[in-house]
Amino acid sequence: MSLESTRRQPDNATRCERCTLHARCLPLGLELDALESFAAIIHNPRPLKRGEALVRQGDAFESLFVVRSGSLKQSVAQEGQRDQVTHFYLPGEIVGLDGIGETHCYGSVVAMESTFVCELPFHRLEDLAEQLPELRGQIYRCMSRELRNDQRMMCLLSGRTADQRLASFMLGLSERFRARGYSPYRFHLSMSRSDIGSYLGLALETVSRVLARFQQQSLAAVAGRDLTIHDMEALVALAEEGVGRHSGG
Amino acid sequence: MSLESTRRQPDNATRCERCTLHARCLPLGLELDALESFAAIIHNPRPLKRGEALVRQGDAFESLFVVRSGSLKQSVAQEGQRDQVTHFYLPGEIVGLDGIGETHCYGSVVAMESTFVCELPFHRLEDLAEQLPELRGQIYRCMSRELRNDQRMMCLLSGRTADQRLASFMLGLSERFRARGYSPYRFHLSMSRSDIGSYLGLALETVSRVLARFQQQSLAAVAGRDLTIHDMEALVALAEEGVGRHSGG
DNA sequence: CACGAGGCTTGATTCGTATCAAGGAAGCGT
DNA sequence: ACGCTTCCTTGATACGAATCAAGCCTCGTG
Repeated sequence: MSLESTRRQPDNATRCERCTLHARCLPLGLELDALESFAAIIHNPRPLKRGEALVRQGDAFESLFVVRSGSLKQSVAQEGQRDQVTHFYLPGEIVGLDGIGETHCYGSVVAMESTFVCELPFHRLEDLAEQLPELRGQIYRCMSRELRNDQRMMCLLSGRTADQRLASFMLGLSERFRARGYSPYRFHLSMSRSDIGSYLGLALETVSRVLARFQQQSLAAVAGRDLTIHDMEALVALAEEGVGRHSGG
Repeated sequence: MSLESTRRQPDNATRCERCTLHARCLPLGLELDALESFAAIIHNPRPLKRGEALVRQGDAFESLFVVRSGSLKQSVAQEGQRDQVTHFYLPGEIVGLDGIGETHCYGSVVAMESTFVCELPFHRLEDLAEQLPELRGQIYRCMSRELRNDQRMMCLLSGRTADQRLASFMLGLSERFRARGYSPYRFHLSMSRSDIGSYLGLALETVSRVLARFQQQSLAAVAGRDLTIHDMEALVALAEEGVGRHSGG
């Protein structure tokens, strides 16, 4: 019941109509007054430092979060196994959809750089959704989009080579940056090789090797965590190409 | 506009309160009158023969389906690659959640044996959900549960051995059968080795070999598609066990 | 009952990627 | 600037699972 956890300020920070992510965020398509009701339930944007946890595995589930700036990773710790990275979140993306209807959070979510998030207490969101059909639709859409993404990921993890996984990964990021108004050809990877490997089901050494190979083949250039895509078409071809009998080639 | 596609009969077949799946189905927790409104939107249960398609990839998305009896598989066909099985559906489970908010279906869904499904036209379900907060909650819960399942699957596909994947797969089925009142120790696999392999990211030969190994080790017995689990604990241990450096030993 | 087709098993071989190992680069706190 | 730590790269080797191949079983059909 601290002031910290309950305050809500309808200042610039929480005025959605001013937010540059407006077009890609949850309240997409809401009328102006609906948008204001929506903004009113947002807890004050919260800053996170690199490495800081937004939610820890097992925490009580109470809120969804929208990334405002920066980036995060979700990872799950399983019995006797190393953490596995399951999602990377970029600005405008929603953290916590997999916790709805559960009392506790499934995985941990950690900031990979300095990050701001908007907090949406779920019970308030539900109340609001009762009055706003548009908002309900948006929530459904976000969840089913994530279901489809996860399915794509499952296809990627089963039966694609390391090269293809990396190519798909890079193209996926490229597309997400493009959609946010950034260059799809040059961007910064806020995650480590180890995170990428965990996410793609590869050893970090393999990630490193494949990136080096892409560089040799002039598909892309990597300098530390700065990535430049040189041959988008070749990457697409690589990502879609079949392998072996399994692919029906 | 045929009679076939529009008829709805409030007969026994669509009276949810009589359905044995009542306790595990979408309308869980609805009051009796709400349950009747729910039953009223169900299209007449539709029979499917083995191998028959319920939805084809690219079909217009219009409905969710609940499996009433039998079983189905979902698979997605990707450019120049063999179909990949992404889900198996047992009675009480919901087909089509990943199509919500999309105009077209993401994958194909095919019956693996004689199967009945209840059809829920999504726009009618949405209308009804507007009046029934409980139903809204159930839809959210189902979707987020599937999100968590998909994440578990992603963890399985990246970094577990063939033996562990099969063990997890068998345990998962076992649990689902148990929850439906069937024996968790003896059940029939309605899917082929090839389907299992596709689902788990393994070659069908590998599936066959691992099952044979389990039999040698007296973990389980397989006779064609009839499976008997002999040592549940050992399977659980196997499924949870870490492998190599990646697993954090 | 014979036939054919698809599903399943088993063996030999190949190949991709994990693992082990060691050194180098970059970031951080002091 | 220093050393510490974490991250990254690169090489050698091992191993798990895919692939290729052949034969068998099972079931539905004529």
